[in-house]
Amino acid sequence: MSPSADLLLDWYDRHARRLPWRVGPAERRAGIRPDPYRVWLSEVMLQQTTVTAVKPYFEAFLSLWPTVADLAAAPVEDVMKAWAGLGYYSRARNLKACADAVMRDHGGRFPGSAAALRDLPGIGDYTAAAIAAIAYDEPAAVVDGNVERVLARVFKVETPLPAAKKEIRVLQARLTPAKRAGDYAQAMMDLGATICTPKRPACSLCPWDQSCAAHASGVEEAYPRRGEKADRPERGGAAFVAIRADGAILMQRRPERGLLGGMTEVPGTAWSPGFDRDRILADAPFQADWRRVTDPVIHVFTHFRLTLDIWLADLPAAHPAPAGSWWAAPDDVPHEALPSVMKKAIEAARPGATRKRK
DNA sequence: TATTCGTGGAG
DNA sequence: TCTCCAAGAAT
Repeated sequence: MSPSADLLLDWYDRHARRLPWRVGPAERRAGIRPDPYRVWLSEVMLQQTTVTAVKPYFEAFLSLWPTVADLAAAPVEDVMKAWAGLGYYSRARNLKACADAVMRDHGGRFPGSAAALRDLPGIGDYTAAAIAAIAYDEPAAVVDGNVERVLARVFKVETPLPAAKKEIRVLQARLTPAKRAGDYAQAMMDLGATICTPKRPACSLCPWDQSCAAHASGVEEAYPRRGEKADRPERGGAAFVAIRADGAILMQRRPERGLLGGMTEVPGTAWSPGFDRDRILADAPFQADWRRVTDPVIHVFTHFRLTLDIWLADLPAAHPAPAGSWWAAPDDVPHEALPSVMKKAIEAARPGATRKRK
């Protein structure tokens, strides 16, 4: 028996997750349409990011910038600050660029088709299809990690990812219903997130259990096939936390492109594979009584593991900031665009410095 | 097609 | 402690 969209939609009507950015199946039947701005904002935040992590950021962004016009009017620095901690920071820059483009090229309204959405910054194949399906009920083939996993299992796709993507897109296009395309897309994601999970899928609760080839053979977890993952190399570096007598901390901005692009950091060395822990004081931003914090900060990025030595110096209140850097006052530190690794570095030198207090 | 992009939680 | 990985996009 082949999987049917109707069976999945019936399941979704009963088990849809309630999410802050979602218009549920009952509301949709009542004619309520989601705001494309909210759909877009949530979809970009959800790229490679868990629902749990996204929720507070989604609420904060909506509170700061209720409409795409509000977001377009904001300085990109404010957007980076609000995004700090969520990761993949080019998303924040593209988010702002996309809002600008919507205002400038589309009269303040998001384009009404997946094809047109696809041309906007930060919107790829998946996000374009997801917005078109969810916001406009366009029967676009939505293929994300959930869909890949579900369909690879249902059809026992032997091609390993990511090569199997094309094949899976064809399957998804064939399955996507002409009506309720938005509910269908969200149903697939709920199925993948709550039933057809990577480990120990709850097949007994699955609406497609009778049509799943992997389940029939009891080999669900063997799909989707994947190529072998690259190992994570080690890199080392040093960060210099300069603290002025009034508690201010010296900061600078990272280059726009590349890792943590455009985010705030404390001065430091490059992060390199052959880092020499004991010959780095020449890289300090200025001469001072630098002393090394006992334990380095360990931080794991997607493609390498970083061991970061933390060096600390106390400076007189009058100490000038080197060109391109600034002193962040204690009350401002928690509001800087600090990525998590930098929060860890500062916390290692001065516990509590990055926590918001009143 | 293969890399480069974060982060934190689960098992 | 370690591995995996979560609604991918850009280059």
